[in-house]
Amino acid sequence: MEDKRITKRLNLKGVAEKLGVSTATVSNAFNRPDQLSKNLREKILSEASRLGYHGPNLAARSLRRGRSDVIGVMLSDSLTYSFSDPMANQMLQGISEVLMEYNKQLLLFYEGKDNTAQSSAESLPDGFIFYGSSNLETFKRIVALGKPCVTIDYVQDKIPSVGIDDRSAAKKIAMHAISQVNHGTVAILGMKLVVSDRVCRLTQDDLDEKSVEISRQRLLGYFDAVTENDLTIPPESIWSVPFNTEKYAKIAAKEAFSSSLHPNIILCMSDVIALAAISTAQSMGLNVPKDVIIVGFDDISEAKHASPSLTTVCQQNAQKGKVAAKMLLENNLTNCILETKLVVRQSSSPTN
Amino acid sequence: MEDKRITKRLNLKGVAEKLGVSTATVSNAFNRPDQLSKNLREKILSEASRLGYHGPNLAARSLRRGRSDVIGVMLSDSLTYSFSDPMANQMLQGISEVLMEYNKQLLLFYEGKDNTAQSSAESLPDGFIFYGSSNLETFKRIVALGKPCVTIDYVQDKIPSVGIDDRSAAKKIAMHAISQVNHGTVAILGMKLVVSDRVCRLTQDDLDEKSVEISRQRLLGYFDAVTENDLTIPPESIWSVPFNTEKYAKIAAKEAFSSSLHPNIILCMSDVIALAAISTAQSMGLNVPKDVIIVGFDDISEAKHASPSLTTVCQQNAQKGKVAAKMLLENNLTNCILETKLVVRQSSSPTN
DNA sequence: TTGTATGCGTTATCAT
DNA sequence: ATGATAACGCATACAA
Repeated sequence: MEDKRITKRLNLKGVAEKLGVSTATVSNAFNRPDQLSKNLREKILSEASRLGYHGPNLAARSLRRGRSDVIGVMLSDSLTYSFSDPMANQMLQGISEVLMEYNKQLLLFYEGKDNTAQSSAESLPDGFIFYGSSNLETFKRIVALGKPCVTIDYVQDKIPSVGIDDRSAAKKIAMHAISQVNHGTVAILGMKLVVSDRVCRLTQDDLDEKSVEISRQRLLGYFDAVTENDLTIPPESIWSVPFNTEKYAKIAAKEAFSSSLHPNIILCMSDVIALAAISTAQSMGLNVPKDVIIVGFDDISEAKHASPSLTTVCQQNAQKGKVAAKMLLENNLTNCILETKLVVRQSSSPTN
Repeated sequence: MEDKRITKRLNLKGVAEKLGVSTATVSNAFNRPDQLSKNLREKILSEASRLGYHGPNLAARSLRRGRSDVIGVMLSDSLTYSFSDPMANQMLQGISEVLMEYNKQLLLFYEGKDNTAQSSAESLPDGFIFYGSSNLETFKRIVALGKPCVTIDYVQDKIPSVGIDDRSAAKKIAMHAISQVNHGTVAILGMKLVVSDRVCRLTQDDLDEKSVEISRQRLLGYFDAVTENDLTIPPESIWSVPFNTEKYAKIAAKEAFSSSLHPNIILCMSDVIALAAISTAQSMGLNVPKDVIIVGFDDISEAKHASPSLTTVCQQNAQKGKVAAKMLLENNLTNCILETKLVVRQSSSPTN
């Protein structure tokens, strides 16, 4: 019978008691301004705030309303990796811009060892945005919740998605690169082309694999350009970088430059990879772009500042997040393909 | 009397009914493995999952338990800005690494026009991490909730904080810069030194202002070094950049280089500012470091790749987030000052 | 080991 | 305009 909690946290009921009104009235003050006089409402709000009550408890409120005003974003890798990835950051910028506008909160989810641990939290958000290729099990589990979902850079049947035309963008930049030299010997530094945690070259079997992953689309785009120029790329000229980081990219780049292929065109599936390739080339005594042309994909901010500056494909990454969030919040669930732009800079201009 | 929801979402009770056990047993299967046989538990978990029930509803569970396993992170600016800031990202990397380990979820808060809109959500997290100088009202409101709080790069009485010794780090790099030239004429490109949304120079009054903001500490550190070298910096040689972005930094840098001061040492309070200053100097025909030495603060990844590479202060930013999160989750609330390191690169080495 | 009952804080319905 | 009350889904004390 003792009072366990000396100071029990103030709740809506407590506020109602202290102000001598009913709980319904306080609730209405917060949620339905039209249900009470303006005077009373303002008095309640200011008094409540003075008492230290700043709004209904989220857990209770969303339990009751079946809505939390929280949006979940599922990042396709660990949070730690995602925050280090410029692309993910730009995308999150776009999402958050819209969420701020709509007064929604952002709950971040991630792929982890134990993906059941967070499944409890999956019940909270009113909707989800998936960024990148998610774990299929997790993806299905969340979609099965029946809440609105949008994917970014990840295509799944019946789920609205936001992305770019990776194949044609890849073709575009490859065409440009090939046009810059007389005799092109092409190598590709791709991203996550095969399932492995290590840098590795592809084999013929890998090429035959069908997949809708964006990396595959980019690969097809490169092939389109190569074929159109009567060139070929054997699988040994294609590297798969497991993570979009400088470290892994350098390993791949070093292998490419040390190989007997002597490529003079390196098509990279990300700017991070391309920048690492430039730096690797330079440290091996190669001149970019005179000895080797290197192009990227994404147009991250470093691309412009690098030396030589990087030729790449500009994709409106923040816009992706913005569009996805808007689709979710305005319940306008449809597919959206954003435009890309070829940005020619020094790394592909040997004649200057 | 009609059935409004054709398919009511499955809940714990529903699972219990379908499996022919009590709700308590299902609950125990998820929360207290020791309360039932291993066999039964596994059967319940797998059956539940098969039925599409993947864990207790977060709202209901945290309402009941008074705990959500969600950690709130308050970013000192808009989310959009924070995600564009390399420092904030590194810090978030550190936080998320620990949260993943402890199976916690991350709910992001931000300073916005209407900071009451998210106050409802503030009731959910079990604890908060504040990054950077928060709005004092919001800060106090959250602290008043009585939940564990930790600040990063923000010092407030009685709240445990994680940071660096900004003053001595600033002094260290300033001493180095000054030692590199014969006759130093110093200009400072500071960050948020005064309350303004525009780039502006300081006045004597601004200098007299006391403040614990980290920018002020860095300023004091610069002064320490200047004084020790029998130099002076008039307030007109100090610029305040309102946001840590290239755009604003370039405006300030241009003013600094165009002024009659002709500074040959530029002390920048961030790498973003310093890199913008380098690029501005170069576009104005100045050679860095021969004509002017430029140093930064932070050691973001671009610092190493810039040309010339940037001399700066390396602060373990991810570590800050890691430490703060650990303090929160291990309930080990204390203060922590992390080490910094001077990183000398080309931008301050005119003799090479 | 399992089942029953209560309340967590809120909101919406309904009556006043 | 306001007040009483049931229900949201769950976890725990307690009884069996």
